[in-house]
Amino acid sequence: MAKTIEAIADELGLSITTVRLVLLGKARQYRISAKTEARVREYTELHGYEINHVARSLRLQRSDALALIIPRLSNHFFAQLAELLEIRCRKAGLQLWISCCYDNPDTQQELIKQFRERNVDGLFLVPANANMPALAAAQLKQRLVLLDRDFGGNDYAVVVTDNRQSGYQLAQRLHAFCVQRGDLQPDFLLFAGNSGMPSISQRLVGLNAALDDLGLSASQRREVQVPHNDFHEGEQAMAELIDSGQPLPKVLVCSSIPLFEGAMQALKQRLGGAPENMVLATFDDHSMLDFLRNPVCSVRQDYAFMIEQAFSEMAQLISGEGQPARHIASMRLVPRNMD
DNA sequence: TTCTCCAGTCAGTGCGAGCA
DNA sequence: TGCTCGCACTGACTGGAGAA
Repeated sequence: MAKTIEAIADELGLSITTVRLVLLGKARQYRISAKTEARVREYTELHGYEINHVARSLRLQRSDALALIIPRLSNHFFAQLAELLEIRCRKAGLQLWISCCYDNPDTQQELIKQFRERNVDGLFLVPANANMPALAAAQLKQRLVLLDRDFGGNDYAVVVTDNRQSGYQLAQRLHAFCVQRGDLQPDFLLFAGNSGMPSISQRLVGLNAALDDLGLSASQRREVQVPHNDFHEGEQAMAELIDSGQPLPKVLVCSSIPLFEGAMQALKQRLGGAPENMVLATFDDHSMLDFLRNPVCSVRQDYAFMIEQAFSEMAQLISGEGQPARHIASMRLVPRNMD
């Protein structure tokens, strides 16, 4: 078992302070003799030393740990976000604890409480509903950065994507492609999961605004809403559509990658795959889309921007400098087989 | 017997003080 | 000046003492 500072000091006949200064690399700064420094180093190399983070955070009133609560890791977007944010935190010498709430407000509330009890310095949160930001801010002393979902208000630091604009651009791009290949009256089917979330509702607003501007009639647009953005709901929604005998659309747009994957699974099981001429589209991006033969257009979020802004906001909140700000990342369309 | 209060413990940190 | 030490403090928890 590694020694404590007290044990090292005891056995070397030095004070706790002297040992601590050497271990913190401040021997020169506090004029500890080279001989004493060498003794401490030799001793810890032989017997080991592990800092007690509980005691340290108790005294410093900070834990050098941050927390991130996302809906689920099986969603590629959130998994990617978590990974990059963890790397960014580690680069700054901070530890990031990651938890999933599965969009359950009760679970999210419990996780917020647990992270507060573990004395995290701040929380990155994808809120499960409109009440969560206020609740989390109260528990985490306002050290809160909201990600992906903006329920309004100017009290919190927020980093989101311009979902409305990207929805608009996506619909226009898809329509232009259909017209280009000679399909002048394409019909659209929108699969939307959890449209109560601002990110999803804004995507739908953007998509529908573009379809309005393009003059699509009611018969050219359908919308299927499911409670969540997950694989099974996408699979079930597409299976029901096929089983009901309704015609498949020329253009299928899904509000997230998991929903898209589920829809593709149902098409594969029932029809052997998506019809070759069906134009596919989804929000968020995944490299596996490269392997589809259909025309596919995804919407890639600017991860680098989101991570940097979120981290910078958190650093400001912790240091007590500046006011929380809202940052809006742009999105980029990624067309495949659409030349 | 039950309850409340208070001192001590844990392992660190920051800062002022003391000694040669 | 160079080097080292000691104290106060952090929050949750424990155990002993004394009161009801």
